[in-house]
Amino acid sequence: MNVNLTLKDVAAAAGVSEMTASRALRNVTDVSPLTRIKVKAAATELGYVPNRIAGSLASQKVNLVGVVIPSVKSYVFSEVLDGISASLNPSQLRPVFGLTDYNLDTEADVIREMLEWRPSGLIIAGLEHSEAAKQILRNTNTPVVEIMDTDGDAIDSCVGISHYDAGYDMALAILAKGHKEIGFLGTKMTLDFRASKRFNGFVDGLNTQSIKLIDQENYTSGSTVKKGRQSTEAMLARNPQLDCIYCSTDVIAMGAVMHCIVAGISIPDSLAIAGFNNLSMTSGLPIELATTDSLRFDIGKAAADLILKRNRPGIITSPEKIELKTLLNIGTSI
Amino acid sequence: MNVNLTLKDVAAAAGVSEMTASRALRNVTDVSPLTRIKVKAAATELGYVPNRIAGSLASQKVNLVGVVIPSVKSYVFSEVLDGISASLNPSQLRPVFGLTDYNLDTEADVIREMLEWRPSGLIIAGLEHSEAAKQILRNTNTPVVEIMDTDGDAIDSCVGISHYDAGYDMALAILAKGHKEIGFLGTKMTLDFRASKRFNGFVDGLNTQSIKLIDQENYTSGSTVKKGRQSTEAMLARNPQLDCIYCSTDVIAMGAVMHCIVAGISIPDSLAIAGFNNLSMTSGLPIELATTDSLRFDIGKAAADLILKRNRPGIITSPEKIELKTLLNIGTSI
DNA sequence: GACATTTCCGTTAGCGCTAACGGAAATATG
DNA sequence: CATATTTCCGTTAGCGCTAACGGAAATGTC
Repeated sequence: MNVNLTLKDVAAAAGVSEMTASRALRNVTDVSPLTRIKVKAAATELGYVPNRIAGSLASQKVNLVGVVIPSVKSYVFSEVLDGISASLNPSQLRPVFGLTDYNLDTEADVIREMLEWRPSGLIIAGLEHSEAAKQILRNTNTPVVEIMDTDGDAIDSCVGISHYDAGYDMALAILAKGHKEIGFLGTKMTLDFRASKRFNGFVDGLNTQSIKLIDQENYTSGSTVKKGRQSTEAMLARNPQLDCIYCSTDVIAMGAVMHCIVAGISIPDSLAIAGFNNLSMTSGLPIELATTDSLRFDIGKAAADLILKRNRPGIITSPEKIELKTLLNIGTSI
Repeated sequence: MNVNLTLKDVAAAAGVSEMTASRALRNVTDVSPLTRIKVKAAATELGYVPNRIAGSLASQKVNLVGVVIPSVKSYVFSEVLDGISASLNPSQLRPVFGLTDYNLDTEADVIREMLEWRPSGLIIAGLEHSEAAKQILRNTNTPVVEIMDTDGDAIDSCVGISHYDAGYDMALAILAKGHKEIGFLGTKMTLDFRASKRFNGFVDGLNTQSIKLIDQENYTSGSTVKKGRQSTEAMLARNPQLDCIYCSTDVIAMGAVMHCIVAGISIPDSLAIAGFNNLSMTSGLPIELATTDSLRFDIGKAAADLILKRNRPGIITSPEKIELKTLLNIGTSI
């Protein structure tokens, strides 16, 4: 019941050497079944908690995978984390999260701090980083997987979807439904590179039929339902002729739908609405929202799988770029 | 640009001893300004990344705070994490998250693994743990703060709200509005101890006016808007006379509101709806949802502050129990 | 029974860093 | 100028654990 127990104490209690105790507790070979039982009994009896700091230093192995994401509030990354957990759970590796708050300088700090722990891998959201961060990432021999996005150059490996294509394809789907007076609702692009790529794809998609955006609003703060509702109201006030709004995320689209419900605007007859991500929170809406599934779980899982592959002893793998194909769900809202 | 750089390389490049290099990089005293600059220049020139594993072992200090929560998908814990980050960011300590998936055995494993890293503190959601987990927690000398909930006995320190009171107070507020035919919608209690306490408080609150619950539904899976909508529909079909539904979380309440919108049921005249948590996602609804603010940010911040206080050198603090007072917002939905 | 092989355990050394101490040089003090 | 004080840096010794090696005892082989 003492607190600062070391392996030495366990070894002494079991009447073996430290090394044997170490082997017994780690389920490593070269220990007789009987001895192993004795050592484990002594360990639980004493309440021994191994010191991984020491163990990692000695073995030069750290069973952690750093995961660097912008935020846990966006309803987007939780499923990425789920995918990562699903892949890593059966292994020895454990994810450790770091938050950047959509700030590239913070991101560089987080990456630096994570690498100081010499993790077995690093998973980072996005392809855009500060020069300082890129420098660090290029110099490390930790496997790095950039996720979410494939529109750009990866430092090492990469798993994601093409956000440009997602925007482009949604534009075509909206055009196919005959909408022509189209608005866009999204964040300030400097903050969210992927939203910006979707926007560019969307504009290019509309351009295939020479359609131009009627209106566009870029709010600065985070995406909330309320913001979506307010912005929709404002945009419709400015441009009553609008017959479709493409929202950069389902959270905003949800707000747009809310406004329509309150204002008695019928969807999609009077106004079509489309979002992005395929968030579960929209599943309760009266209409089925047109959206693009961003395959967050799959991305997380594939990224973690890559880290696992890289860590298999004796196997040397080269950088991979995995682009998952997005699924566009037309729903009933456009 | 080499990869496996150690302090020795930096020291050699700067022409000083390892110890001086260590002091220079850590911004510790006993280094002349000139030497410090030389060492730092050498470090950046080489691209040196300190090895925290070794540093932590030598200094017997680990600048991590373990945070053990059930899930990041519930929309509840993201703000707790925000509060923790807000408190820890200015300090040297960094949060590390572990997920239990509402499973006490998983929780015990996560706690054990976290303690193996000898963190500066541990923040754990909830007061209910497996015997194994409690055993480990009682034997550690790492400061432990249990959060969210104050209805019960803490192992060490504790920051939270009374979920029993939250349920009780909401019952009184609902009764005050004249509702009498009341239903409850929530998770299987065995999974969510806090929801269970709210339920008990609610029932006791209703009992002050001898009102009994008409109906009650406990779904097994996680809380989603869709589930709330479906369950509300089902419950109203069973009991058309219902004039109020208390939902164990705003996510479910949101689904209840959705059903009312679709079915043309006016809130609160035909049906009153109340939730819990005060999630931002409800802010876009046509009505203002009656809910109890669960003070998630404040709880996270206060918990991290306690860890910081415990880690101030030379200061010995004793366990504290901090019960924050919940804020009930009547809104316009009851 | 002589040898090879396997099983099991201990000894040595070191992972990369920092606490603690000590000491030389520089500066202050009377 | 002698002494006390401060500034700055190096040396020594570990933190708690595990890789690598070696060797004794047990088992197998013909």
